[in-house]
Amino acid sequence: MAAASPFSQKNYLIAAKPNTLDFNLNTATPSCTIVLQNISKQRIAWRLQTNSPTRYFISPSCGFLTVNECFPVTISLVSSKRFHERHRFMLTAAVAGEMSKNRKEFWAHPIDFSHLHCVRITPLCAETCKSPVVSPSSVVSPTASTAVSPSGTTTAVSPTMGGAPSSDGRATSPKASAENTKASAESVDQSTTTGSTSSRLDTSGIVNEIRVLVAAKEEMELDKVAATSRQAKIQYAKVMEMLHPQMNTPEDPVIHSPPSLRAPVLGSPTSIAAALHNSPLNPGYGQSPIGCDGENRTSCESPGSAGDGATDAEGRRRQKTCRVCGDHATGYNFNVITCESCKAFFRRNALRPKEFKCPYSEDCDINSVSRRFCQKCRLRKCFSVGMKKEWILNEEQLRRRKNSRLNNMQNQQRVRDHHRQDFQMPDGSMKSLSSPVSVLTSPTGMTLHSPPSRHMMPPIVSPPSVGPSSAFSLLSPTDSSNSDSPPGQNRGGPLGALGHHGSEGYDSALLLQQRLAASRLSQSLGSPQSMLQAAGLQQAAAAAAAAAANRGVSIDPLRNRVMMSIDDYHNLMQMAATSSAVSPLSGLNGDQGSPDYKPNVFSPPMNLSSPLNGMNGLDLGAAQQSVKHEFDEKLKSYLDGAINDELNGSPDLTAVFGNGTRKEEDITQGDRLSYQLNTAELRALDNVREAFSGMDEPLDSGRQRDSFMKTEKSPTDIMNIMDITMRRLVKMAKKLPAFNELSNEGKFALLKGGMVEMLTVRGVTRFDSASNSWKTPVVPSQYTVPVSMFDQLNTDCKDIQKNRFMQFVGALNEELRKNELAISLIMLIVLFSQRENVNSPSDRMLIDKHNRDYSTLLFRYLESLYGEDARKFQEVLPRALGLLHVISDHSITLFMGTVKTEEAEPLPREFFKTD
DNA sequence: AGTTCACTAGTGACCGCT
DNA sequence: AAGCGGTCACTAGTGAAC
Ligand SMILES: [Zn+2]
Ligand SMILES: [Zn+2]
Repeated sequence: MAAASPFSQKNYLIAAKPNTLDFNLNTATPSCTIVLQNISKQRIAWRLQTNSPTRYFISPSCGFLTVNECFPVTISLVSSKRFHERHRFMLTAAVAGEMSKNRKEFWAHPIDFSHLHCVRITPLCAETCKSPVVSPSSVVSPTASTAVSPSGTTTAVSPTMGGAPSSDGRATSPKASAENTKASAESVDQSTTTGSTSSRLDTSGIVNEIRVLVAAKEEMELDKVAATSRQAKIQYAKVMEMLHPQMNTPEDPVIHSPPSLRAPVLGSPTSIAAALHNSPLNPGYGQSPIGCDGENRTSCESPGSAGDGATDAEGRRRQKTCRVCGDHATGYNFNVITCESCKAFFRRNALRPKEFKCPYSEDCDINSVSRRFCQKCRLRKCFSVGMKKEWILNEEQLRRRKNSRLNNMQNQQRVRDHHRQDFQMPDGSMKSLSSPVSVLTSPTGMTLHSPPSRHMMPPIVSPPSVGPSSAFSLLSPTDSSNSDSPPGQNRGGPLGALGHHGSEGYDSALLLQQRLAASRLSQSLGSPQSMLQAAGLQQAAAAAAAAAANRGVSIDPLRNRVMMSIDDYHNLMQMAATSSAVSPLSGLNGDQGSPDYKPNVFSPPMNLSSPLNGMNGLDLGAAQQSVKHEFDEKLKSYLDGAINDELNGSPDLTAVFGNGTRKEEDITQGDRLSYQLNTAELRALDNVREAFSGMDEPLDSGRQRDSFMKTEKSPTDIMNIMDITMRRLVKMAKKLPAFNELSNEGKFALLKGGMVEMLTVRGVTRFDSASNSWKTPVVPSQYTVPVSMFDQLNTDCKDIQKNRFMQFVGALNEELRKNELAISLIMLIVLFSQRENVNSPSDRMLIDKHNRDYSTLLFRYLESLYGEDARKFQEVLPRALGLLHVISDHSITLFMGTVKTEEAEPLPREFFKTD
């Protein structure tokens, strides 16, 4: 009891023994008794409250105690099933004058906060918490929570319904206090009490923790809190929770609030914030969580368990604490060692567009308890310790993952089904056909063991689905045909029906589309599947088609490629048999594209699914030639891929749109039967997204922003507004590895030639047809540019240009217009278009190549979104791009004579003549 | 004014998948 | 094994109806 202690002894008022409620959950209505003692030198009033007033009877719930007086209080759980580890009890005491007689009244009136004393009492589960050893962050072991948590209902039990036989007729909720005022009649048990504060500090078994709370008025009226004031409920819960970390072990020392906590305005958020921020919530002993701020690592270890000799991984993992909140960590999540909750929190919130607001003072301390109180500071902490939002899977990756899982499930189910059928068939020969492996059996007699090249070996010897041996095990009696029903079954509670499974339907539809496409393809190309169908083995064919559709679901890009190559090979063989054969080696070394290649025309090179119907812009007479061309292309890229794999061991997917090697191969050799994007495609899309990431950044200042903010925008303002986008487009281009492959002259020519077209495309995405105006995220939404701005422009061409623009808007499907990524890809297709001033042959070659790459990527991306319908979008593109050319070609004079040259940014003046 | 109900949002433990 | 997202039980907040 050092004199230096900032805490006055007068604050210690009451003690409870024991400090835990050890409910025996084996009984129907568990009950506990604790003894309260006045350990102050004055008469005190006390009350005992819980955060779950509907589940406990507390008898009595409040009263007075004279100096040193002890008094037993019975706490009954209405039902053992109602126990929850998060139930909390708080014993509050305050100095009461000798005249205070009515305990209800006492707590109803304002109280001298500086004399308020709170003791937290923790419920334990008798079954699981015999030992005082507790987990770092919870007083109740996880098993206890599962053992006692009620299933399927959140309905609170009314005290009047509970019946509580053990409550001896006086049981009440804290609010409805009984009229028993005999507290002062109890005798004092000297043997269990200690009179001094210092001994209290030592006698950890008596007082779990003590804190002087500077609380809101609502907090003072905790009786009402439990049942009435919502706001106070929050405060109450927070106060309760704040105390939580101190309860880690029964040996917790007495902890009090620093004096600074007493000053703030009562009830203001800052008082809570101060408590959160400065309170000694982390006692710094045992395994109690402590933030590891200041350390330049992404993980930290608890001091207590560092040297316990546990050498296994489990032991090591146990040592981890969350870098964000100090709770027990499970491992690395998004680049940082965090707990599960921070992981989930980050995943849910890191990408949210809107910022949280800190209800306190923007400097909340984040620990395992306070982390819930302020999302903003928690998220900031997440970022500050190095969590990476980029590591959260994006849309495509998620879709892919989901599809993959569904496919796998369906695949396995199919395998089970077919094997079940095989068993019923007397004809054993069916077995091999019904196995997914049979897909790989070439109709040309090629067997599994004689693939066209070594390149094919791995996937063939390890097919994606289970082989016969493992498939048999699926027929065990425990195997249920319902075993792959969706995991989101109905739940017992009313909340259970409120699911969020809305997207699953889409996935199923996609799956169906994939299968349809696969079977269509098989028919049109005479694949093994179609032959099977022709043979009347529909089921086997269906399985084969499905398996084909499922290929590429693996995240493994190597397998992706290889699996498709097999089919390609089959298809190629088929094509070769019907059209005049081309030497398989003819395309080996040529990467320049076939002679038929037409730059700047959007035509996905791998238009496989319907080769005769899908040739946009080509007349039927060209179809035959086209098939041949396709054959060349496919064979070439297949062989290139195979050779590359042989040389490199595994595909270097980081090169996709990255260092300029192996782009098209990676993309086009992906899963052409499946609409799912492969890794290379996903990566390429990420690169695109990344390149465009700066386009929408808000504008802080500058002439451009001023122009945007004007209500009446002159042509000069319009030009200045365009300057923003132009500059950002240049930046965007410079982020593209593909762009950087070009010579400086090439770069310049592309930007010069494509700028207006890109601007126009961009303009379309920002164009709101309803209001006939442009809106942009770079400035607040109320600042728009009306389409009528055309009216101020050069009368010679403004109308025709306006019409062209509107035509262009109409030419693009609305769905497409709203798809940021698709628009970005279109802009890249536009950027990588041949321009007059590109003279270098290597530049021209690269431009063609990237144009094809991005065209393919766009198509694949649309396919992944819309399946077969992607064609619909694709079909509108040539016309749209044509319009774009025209718009660009006639735009040079659009601003002529309407702009004050000296006020206009120089960059737009490169593209629009002003005088 | 207080209570109940339906609904929504957020949290965190746990799980399966890759 | 690690690390990801999905799931679900649960808590808490809101607003309408009574
Ligand atoms: Zn955490
Ligand atoms: Zn905060």
